[in-house]
Amino acid sequence: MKKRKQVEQIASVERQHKKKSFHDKALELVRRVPFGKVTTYGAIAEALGAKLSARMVGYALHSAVNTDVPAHRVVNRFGALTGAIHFGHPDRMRQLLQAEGVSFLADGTVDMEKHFYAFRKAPQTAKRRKPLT
DNA sequence: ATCGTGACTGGGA
DNA sequence: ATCCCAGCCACGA
Repeated sequence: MKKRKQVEQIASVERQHKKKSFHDKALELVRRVPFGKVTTYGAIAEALGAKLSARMVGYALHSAVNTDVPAHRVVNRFGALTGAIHFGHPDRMRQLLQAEGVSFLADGTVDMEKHFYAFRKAPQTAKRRKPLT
């Protein structure tokens, strides 16, 4: 559906006009994730006040490899290393985490119970979905 | 300039 | 339970 795309584009332009780069802010937050801890795309997006932009966070990190940003500490909400494919070798990301003492579960995901790092931003429990029906 | 899509996520059907 | 959709931002074609 094109309408959806158009709406997104318009929103994007407006955001850029009034705010600073979401991209840069996201990377800044990632830098705050402590050694041995991991966070999620959604957590970062939420901390930035745009919890629906989780996807964008990953995109931002894409251009952050080979920088001081610890991109390997960002996993998806389940603790899966979805960004591993961007680390050259499929196991690279996991190795980086293990080198920091991060433990994994049997299914290969990060043990979020132990290592999840939450940002100070208060969690918003308000619903964001449209009412519908 | 427009259009599609992505390292996501939660809610609806 | 599974599958689909909508919403955010940035960037390449």
